[in-house]
Amino acid sequence: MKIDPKNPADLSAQIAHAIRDAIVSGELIVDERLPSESELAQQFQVSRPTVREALKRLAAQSLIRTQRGASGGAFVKRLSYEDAYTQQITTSTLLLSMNEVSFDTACEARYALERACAPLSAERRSADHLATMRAEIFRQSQPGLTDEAFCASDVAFHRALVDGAGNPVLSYQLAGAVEAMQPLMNMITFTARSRERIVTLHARIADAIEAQDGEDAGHGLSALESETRALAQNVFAARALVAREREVNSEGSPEDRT
Amino acid sequence: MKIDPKNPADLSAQIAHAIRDAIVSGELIVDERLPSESELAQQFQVSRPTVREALKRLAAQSLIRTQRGASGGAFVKRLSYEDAYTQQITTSTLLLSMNEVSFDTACEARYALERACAPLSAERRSADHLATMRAEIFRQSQPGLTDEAFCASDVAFHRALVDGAGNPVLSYQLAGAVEAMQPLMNMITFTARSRERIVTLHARIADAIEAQDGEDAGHGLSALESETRALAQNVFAARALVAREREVNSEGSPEDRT
DNA sequence: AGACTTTTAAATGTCAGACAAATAAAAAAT
DNA sequence: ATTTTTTATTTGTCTGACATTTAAAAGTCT
Repeated sequence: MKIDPKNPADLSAQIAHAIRDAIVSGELIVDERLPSESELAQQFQVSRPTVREALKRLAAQSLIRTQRGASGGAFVKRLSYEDAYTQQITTSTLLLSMNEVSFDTACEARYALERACAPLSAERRSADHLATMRAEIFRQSQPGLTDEAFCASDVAFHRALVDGAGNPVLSYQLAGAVEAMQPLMNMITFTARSRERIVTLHARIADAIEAQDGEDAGHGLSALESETRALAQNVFAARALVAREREVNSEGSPEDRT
Repeated sequence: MKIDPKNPADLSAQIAHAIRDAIVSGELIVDERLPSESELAQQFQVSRPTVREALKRLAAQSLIRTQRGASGGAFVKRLSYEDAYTQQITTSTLLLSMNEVSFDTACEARYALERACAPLSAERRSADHLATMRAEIFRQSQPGLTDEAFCASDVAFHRALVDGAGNPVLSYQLAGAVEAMQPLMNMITFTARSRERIVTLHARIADAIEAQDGEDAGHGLSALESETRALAQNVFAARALVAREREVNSEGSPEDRT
């Protein structure tokens, strides 16, 4: 892990890369202590601030944790499921918000993945997961709920469904897909009528999970996907219409800027 | 984005968090230039190295890119699919390697997700995807292939299957699940007989995809999952036996140490 | 005037040395 | 033997400086 060509640009990136490789290759194991910053600086023949920048890069990826004081230092960190969740969610959220991913594409991916969980969840769900799903359905049927709260409850419902599969790797993978959709979902205004339909489908899915009927749960998810996509299409179509009208109106009175 | 309590520890982390929030909330948009390091230092009332460490954290997450020279600086980066892939893969790989995730759990998650892609892939796969799958099957049937090369080809086959769904979000999500399994798969020694069975199943899956029969492709994947898990079980059982024998043998001659 | 070259300024990348703060181990005192 | 004090180590931060890159401004020549 002593690779360091004499290209004097991106030194900190190179050092971070070298250490990262040592970690992923197993050369450095969990909870092992890295050399101190001064030692690393000597080893790589760079200054301490440069080493520090490299370490910060690794800390940002939850690859190491640092501890102050005597016998402190940088330690290889065990990547917890929680850290992995949050990383996955931010990456997915940014990917969707920055790359003009269509609502349909994201929606399709999300429901395809969820359908993959349905049979497992139907088989293994605990009473706790079922209770959570029922509670969220109840919350969603309350009148006076804001659109945001409705979406948050929707996410909670689907997370319970996914967690019911009892496979942490699956939960981790799905966390990104489900949560990253929330900003997109928040753009939708839910009418009372559409909420009712969604709640009905949620109840159907919960029933299927309770009855351990994975196939029916899958069908419920498919129906929910269609419902969601149709709903989004209407909302976006209406919004595009409004935008076009505004454009036409502003044609004769160009007074607005940025 | 000017939150900065007077807790003088983790300043760089706090600043990184503040800027990150500004990005994910849309306050800073893609390709927008951040203030220069000196300006940020003034704004947050810290020194430039502290700001730099914060920026390195963000760069490690592919949230910003930096450019030297006049009119250079830090810019909000559009998170590309490629960057997202690599992040996803490293996170998944570390999660699996550091958390004693059982082979079965990882395998189950992977095939559940792949089955989710099968119907979409059957519907939309291009000739290119089919050709890749066939080519990898051919490579896998070549004698004299190392176990590592066999695994790599296996990954390529499954990636083609996933990419066939034509949904980049799905491909991104699956990349981690498929590639992160590779180190685990590399622990397996494939006998000629087991390779033959795997190739046969691959061919069956490719046939189903070509015939646009998503259901049959799903069944093929399920069969492949069973095959893989049985194979792994045998390998691990044999390995455990060897380890136990070695332990017994070393009981009378304790001469080995790390 | 227009095209090319040179200069300049702004920004990041790196370095050096220093001090503050936290923390655990060693030393000292009770 | 236990508690307290000291000490050494290590990270976190600051100040100031120089090197390097790069685009724009200034200057020069045709």
